[in-house]
Amino acid sequence: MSDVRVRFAPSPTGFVHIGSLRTALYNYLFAKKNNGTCVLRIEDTDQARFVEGAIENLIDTMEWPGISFDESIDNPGDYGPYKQSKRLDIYKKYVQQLMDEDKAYPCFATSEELEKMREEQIAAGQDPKYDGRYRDYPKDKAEQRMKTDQYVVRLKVPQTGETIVNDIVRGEVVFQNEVLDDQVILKSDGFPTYHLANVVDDHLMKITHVIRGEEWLPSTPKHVLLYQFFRWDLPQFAHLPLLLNEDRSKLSKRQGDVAVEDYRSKGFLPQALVNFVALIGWSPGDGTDQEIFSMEELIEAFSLERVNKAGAVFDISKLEWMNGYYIRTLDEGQLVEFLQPFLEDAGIDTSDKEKTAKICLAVQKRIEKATDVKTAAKIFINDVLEIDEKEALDILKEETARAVLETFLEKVNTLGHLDSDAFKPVMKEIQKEKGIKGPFLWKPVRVALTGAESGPDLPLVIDVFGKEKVCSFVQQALEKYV
RNA sequence: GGUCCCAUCGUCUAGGGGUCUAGGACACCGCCCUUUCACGGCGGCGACAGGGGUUCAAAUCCCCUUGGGACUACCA
Repeated sequence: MSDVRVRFAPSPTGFVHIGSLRTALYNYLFAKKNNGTCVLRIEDTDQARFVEGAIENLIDTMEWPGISFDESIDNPGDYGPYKQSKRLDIYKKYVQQLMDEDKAYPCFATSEELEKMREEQIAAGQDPKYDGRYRDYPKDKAEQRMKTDQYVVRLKVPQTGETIVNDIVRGEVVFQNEVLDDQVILKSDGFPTYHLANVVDDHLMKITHVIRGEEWLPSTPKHVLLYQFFRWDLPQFAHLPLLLNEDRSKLSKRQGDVAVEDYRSKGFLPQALVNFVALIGWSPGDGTDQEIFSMEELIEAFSLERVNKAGAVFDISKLEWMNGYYIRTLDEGQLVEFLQPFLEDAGIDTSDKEKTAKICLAVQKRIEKATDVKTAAKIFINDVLEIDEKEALDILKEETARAVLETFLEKVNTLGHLDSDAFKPVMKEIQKEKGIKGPFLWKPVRVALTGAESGPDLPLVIDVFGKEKVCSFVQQALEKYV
């Protein structure tokens, strides 16, 4: 084991954002690549946002694509607890230290008071900012009020000088201290804010690399200040580019699915999602054009230096292509296992294992996600032939269509059993006898059986249908549409 | 508004001074394979935001402009 330690530190607010998945993945890949340790820490310092069952869901959702943690609530290491709400005493101790050293101070302003202050600043054309009203409040007075009044603790940010953030992805980023707020580090309910908790925990948990979303970059100087106040070594920072909506705003719920759970329930394969998400904001370089990566290959190829700076649009159509690609690589057993629940959801009886497998094979090359079976497999549950598409109807209107279908019906009726092996010779015979071939021969049969001009490979369809249904449908086509 | 980040085909990206008439993938279009439908194969369309520098030479380095984004809570 090298001493690389990284952490994925989500707040359990209900569902796992696809951007969180990528952050977790990059942390995981970086840890594995460097023989390091990947820690899962739950950032639940906001009581107002507590969601029942969120932590369990989070762990389950991360396991699904194969992201595992070396240390977590379930699997504690030497640096627990791994849940911030269980570390309150730790934070208090460090807040006290900061106050003792005059690097933090209590602030008795109420939320209403601050809100009013902000409004006045805006009205006066100023930039809203905490005005430091309790920054130099007399210590003895403050200590008295702390016994009775509600207060928060604020960081005493230096009013001059600059704070430099060194970032693996972005290089050196300089912030003037004067623009930094006196950040609240301890809330009036006794819980720390993210800023304090993540610094204390990262230090105590010996985190060497902080890999997180770019939205944290603006608050990083406050974190750096905290490290300096505590006289702790800084971790390395790597701020990842954001995942974007189509309109290039931060990927949000409003514009489509953002939860990993959504993609799971829509029938995306975990390996496809991992592969796709890895390639948003990172590429292997080295002149390779490789786009398909297993988790092992990603680990091998990954490096933070090759993470992109610019935000990236989450392009679902490419994800769908990639998922379709992975579906096509599944063997029969894997395919059936994957598709079966979705077939059931679509109202298809899967009790006949053999038939279910045939349906799966028939649709395999035609779907990009498992929920596509709903339309792709529709033809297998219809008992009555219905044709809506004009293109399909036109095919049955071809001069030769009637002859094809009538002959087909005659020949099939003489057969004891119809399957794909018996089907092909029948078509061959019709071709020879009637001199009709190609699309003119096959398409009328396709339309008669499936009601559409495109669908699964016909022999595969016939394997699923069997003689009786085939004859019934051709009969119906002749009666209703030819 | 302020602070910070970013900028190559519609999208994801390769490119880190000359090998770029800018490569790949998705999407789209066409052709081929296929006695059907797909899959697949081949090809086409399509970008260095603009302007200044630096340099013999810039997509690549610097500056400005423009554009986009994030942050600006007792949320993370």
